[in-house]
Amino acid sequence: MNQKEHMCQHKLMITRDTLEVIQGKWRIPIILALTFGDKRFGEIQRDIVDISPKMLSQELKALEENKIITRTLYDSMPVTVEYSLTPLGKSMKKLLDEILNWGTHFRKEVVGKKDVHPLVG
Amino acid sequence: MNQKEHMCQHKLMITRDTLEVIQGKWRIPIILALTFGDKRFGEIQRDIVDISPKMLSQELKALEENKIITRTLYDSMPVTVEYSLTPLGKSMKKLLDEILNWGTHFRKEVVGKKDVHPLVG
DNA sequence: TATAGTAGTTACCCGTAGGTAAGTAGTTAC
DNA sequence: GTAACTACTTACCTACGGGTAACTACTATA
Repeated sequence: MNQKEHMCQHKLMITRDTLEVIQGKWRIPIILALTFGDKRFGEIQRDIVDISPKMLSQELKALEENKIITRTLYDSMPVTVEYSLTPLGKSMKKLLDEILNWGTHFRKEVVGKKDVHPLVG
Repeated sequence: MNQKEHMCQHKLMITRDTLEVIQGKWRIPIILALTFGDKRFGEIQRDIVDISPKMLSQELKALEENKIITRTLYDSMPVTVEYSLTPLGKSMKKLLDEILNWGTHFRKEVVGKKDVHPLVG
């Protein structure tokens, strides 16, 4: 196997690690929402209007297990819970920026003429 | 809705566009493989060792429909087909780089102690 | 004649991601 | 006492992403 093929194999392996963490419909949106500041369960639900409490709960747990976010319980009344990005979560900022950059570019090139997304329409 | 919430909604919308294109286990790996140069069906299969011909064929079609790659048929004997990135596909370079950057970082922080990925082991 | 290489297609199956709806539990306000 | 807010959990169901295996079709080579 030559140098180029080795490099390709290595990059493919790294890519898989990343994809395992961010895979699925909801994780990137949840992380993105939290880049705007710590948020409570209900706040995230109001940001991501079409996520169900089941999926939100499930994905928050997965992100916590992967050390991307932390869950903090406040003994206020009523009890509130805040989710925030860990340093590892915050380290995804550039990745999120590039997703947004490319998405904007893609929208101009291809999506441009389609209807506005129902989320915003 | 205030300025911040507007921004959050807008970014969430853009993110969805991107995710629709790159979602799934195989698209990013395929695009990554093609950043190393134009490749034939069999070559991609040899790079991504555990993809089935069915999935490869299916995902290549989807990427072509989204204008990320092009398919070129060569009338040689035997017939060969080359897949290459379009300018839009090439514009994903920075995004791929960030996936790799973050994946490397993540591997150091969390995955680090785990076994080496079977793909490379 | 048969084996290997080109590039797929087709049929079948299965697990899980994700959707829907209702329930839990505690507190506050009306 | 009942509605509404906090933050979920649980049960049930379905669609589809993805896996496996076999098959197509054409050419070259031994």
